[in-house]
Amino acid sequence: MIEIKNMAEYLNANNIRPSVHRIKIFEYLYTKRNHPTVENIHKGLINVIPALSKTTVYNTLKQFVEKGIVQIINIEDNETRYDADTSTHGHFKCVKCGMLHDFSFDNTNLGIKDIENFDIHQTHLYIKGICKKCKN
Amino acid sequence: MIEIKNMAEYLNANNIRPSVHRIKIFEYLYTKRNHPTVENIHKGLINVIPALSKTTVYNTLKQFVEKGIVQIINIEDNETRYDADTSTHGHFKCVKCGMLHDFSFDNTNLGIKDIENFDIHQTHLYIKGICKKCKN
DNA sequence: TGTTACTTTGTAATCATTACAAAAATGAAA
DNA sequence: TTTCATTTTTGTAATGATTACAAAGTAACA
Ligand SMILES: [Mn+2]
Ligand SMILES: [Mn+2]
Ligand SMILES: [Zn+2]
Ligand SMILES: [Zn+2]
Repeated sequence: MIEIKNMAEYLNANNIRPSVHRIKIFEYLYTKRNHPTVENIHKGLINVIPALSKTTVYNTLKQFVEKGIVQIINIEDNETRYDADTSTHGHFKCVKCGMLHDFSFDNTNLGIKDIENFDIHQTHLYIKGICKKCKN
Repeated sequence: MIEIKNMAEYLNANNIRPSVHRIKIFEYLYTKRNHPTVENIHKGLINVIPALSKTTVYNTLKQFVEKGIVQIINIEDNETRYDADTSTHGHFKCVKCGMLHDFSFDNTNLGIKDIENFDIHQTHLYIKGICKKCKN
């Protein structure tokens, strides 16, 4: 994942005006790296920004996704999660503890058939199972 | 994908009592192979079963998923789709025409790191981009 | 300071899904 | 066939996530 020293500069560089709210929301995603839901982000920041509206979280995330600095994780149909790491990487969801783990994979050697000559924009690999801790 | 001659027998073999509704809903998934939403299935069957309730479609699909004869496709966060093909295969969504295409890939050679010793239950590979037709 | 554009908020609307209780259908005794 | 229990289906209400929208607040700048 990209290293970012200055959040405001990073937002600026991606054509997003760095308001306090936007900086805090991006900072939350970038530092926690826990693939939060809108609810998670809102609860996590309500102490820092007491008047924070959930609508602002929604609007801001939508903007981040449009500008390409955040990606959506759709591993479950009932929870939309967000990730400030937009590099191609996989997500493992433990069906016991619910934890979401990042993993890397070789997306140049997937041996894909049946969609030759299709333009690929994004690749999402999701795996469900039991994590190491929960196996004990 | 598995070949099924008799829908009722197939449901029975998977511990699902083959009511008319269940047969029709599974048949729809199996023959159309178009990864429908609940809405699609309901609209598609309302002619065949005029009194069909959307609740029945939801209940039936939930049962099918629990029994393992149908899988959920979560490629978009605003639409849950269903697939009677539970074999491991990928899904390509064209962002222009919206079509969803099946494709095969080599899931034995993904070069996965960082989740060694995790138990894998399901693997979902989703790709978004532009399909062959829409490139013209 | 005044004006304008942008951002945030709060509420209402929408949409998908679930809960639940009543009605209908099924199926096995009697 | 009739009876009775069980299962299935239905329809409506409730829930929860997301979006629409207009008002209020803030920032930029002449
Ligand atoms: Mn991630
Ligand atoms: Mn499929
Ligand atoms: Zn776990
Ligand atoms: Zn297309």
